[in-house]
Amino acid sequence: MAEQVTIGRIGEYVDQVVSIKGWLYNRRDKGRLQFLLVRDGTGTIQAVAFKRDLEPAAWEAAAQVTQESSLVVTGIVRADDRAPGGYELGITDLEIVQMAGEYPIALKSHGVDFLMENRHLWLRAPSQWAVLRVRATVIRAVRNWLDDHDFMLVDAPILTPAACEGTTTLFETEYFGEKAYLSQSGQLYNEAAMEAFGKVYCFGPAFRAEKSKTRRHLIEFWMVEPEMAYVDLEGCMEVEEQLVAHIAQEVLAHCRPELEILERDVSKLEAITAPFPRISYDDALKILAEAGEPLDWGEDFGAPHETVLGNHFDRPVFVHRYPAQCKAFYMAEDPVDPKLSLSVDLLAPEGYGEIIGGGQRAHDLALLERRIAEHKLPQEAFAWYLDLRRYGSVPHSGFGLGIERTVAWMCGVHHIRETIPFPRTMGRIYP
RNA sequence: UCCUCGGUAGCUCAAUGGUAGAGCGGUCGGCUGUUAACCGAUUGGUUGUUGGUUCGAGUCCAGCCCGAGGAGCCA
Repeated sequence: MAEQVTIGRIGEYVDQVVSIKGWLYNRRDKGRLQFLLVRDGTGTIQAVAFKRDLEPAAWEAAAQVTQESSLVVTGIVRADDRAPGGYELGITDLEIVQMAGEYPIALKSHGVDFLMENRHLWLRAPSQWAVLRVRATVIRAVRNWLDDHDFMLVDAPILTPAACEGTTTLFETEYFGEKAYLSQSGQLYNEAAMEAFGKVYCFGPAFRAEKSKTRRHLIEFWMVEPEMAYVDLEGCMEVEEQLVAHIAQEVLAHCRPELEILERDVSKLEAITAPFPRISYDDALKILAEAGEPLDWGEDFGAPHETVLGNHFDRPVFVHRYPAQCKAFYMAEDPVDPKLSLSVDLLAPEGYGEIIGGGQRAHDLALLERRIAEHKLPQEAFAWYLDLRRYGSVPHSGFGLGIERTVAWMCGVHHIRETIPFPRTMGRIYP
């Protein structure tokens, strides 16, 4: 075996004999000439076998190997315009590691149900490879940006004693004889961490047992939630736009091959630069009325409204100061108009809707107690949370950014179930 | 939970109430530059399920199961 290399770096090995350990993506049989498309996780390369150039055993392996068999292929790297990707491997030897049986996923279109039933194999498809590589890049960009801007990672618990927000349906489990719930947000714990460490974030899964059946909902999804002491609504928006712009730049910088596979219009990503437009809820109602999607004051946006607002601008748009009645109990009150909350959502263009929800939190003890009562939440469950307002309460803000929605937007994929390796959707927990 | 649509070969889909088919995949054969290669042959079925109407049901009716699209909720 020659030096083992990865396809992602194959351009560094032109005219050298190398080995690639991978899997057979596809084979085109031309008789005494075989084209093998080999992938190794970092990319795909065409390997070419001529019968007269090979030992009989190696030729036989090249002629027999089945789709998705694992193999080690050795040959000379050539630059060739006829090859997809510009490089090909002139095979000198081929060893089959495991001969795959008839592979379920043919190289043609399939239905969603079938692909989801075979998600463990579908991950190998070029489109899914590309989306999940973008996901990894998005997550890396988020963590690097926050780490580089003095945010401290403080993870929140998954098992919780009560609802964080009291709105969505929770997954119930049992905790040594007591009821417990899977976390729907790290938000409240973040606020405790914020008073200990200043600027913090948690990054983890969230669970919502809503029977949602739309392209922008998952039962289990990942969320990054920064929380910042002594930061007001305006400061919160500044952090959000810097973070989102950085994500787009990192995807553009590191995921060109992936975006090409996904046929993503990169000009849409290049447009994602700060500052983002800021409109109030009241401004948004005017835009909606003009666009023929009128909404009564006090109503929250539905999917069509978010789409109209997102498409009204060429970059993400902040909508701030929603009526207090359509936001969570912990949002701060607008001192100018107490009917409004100091909340802000970030809506993405192209119909991807709400990417971020957040805003300034209520830091006044009396207001928070009143809100908990208004929302008919159990006061005792929030005793520790109210303590945060008794001992050194400060104005503070935070937000939650949905990883899957962001990845779907970056990739231009229609449904967020493709942006997580093993999606949990309503009625599906296999594989 | 509500509305709409669907379930036929491993997959994607056809089939006036009257003999269940095609393409892809698989298998065999052919081809020295293929790009989801192509050409020929071949393999492949309890039509989601239960009951009903009918001389006869993949097709019509009812219930149930499963899935998809959307709504509400939100990241």
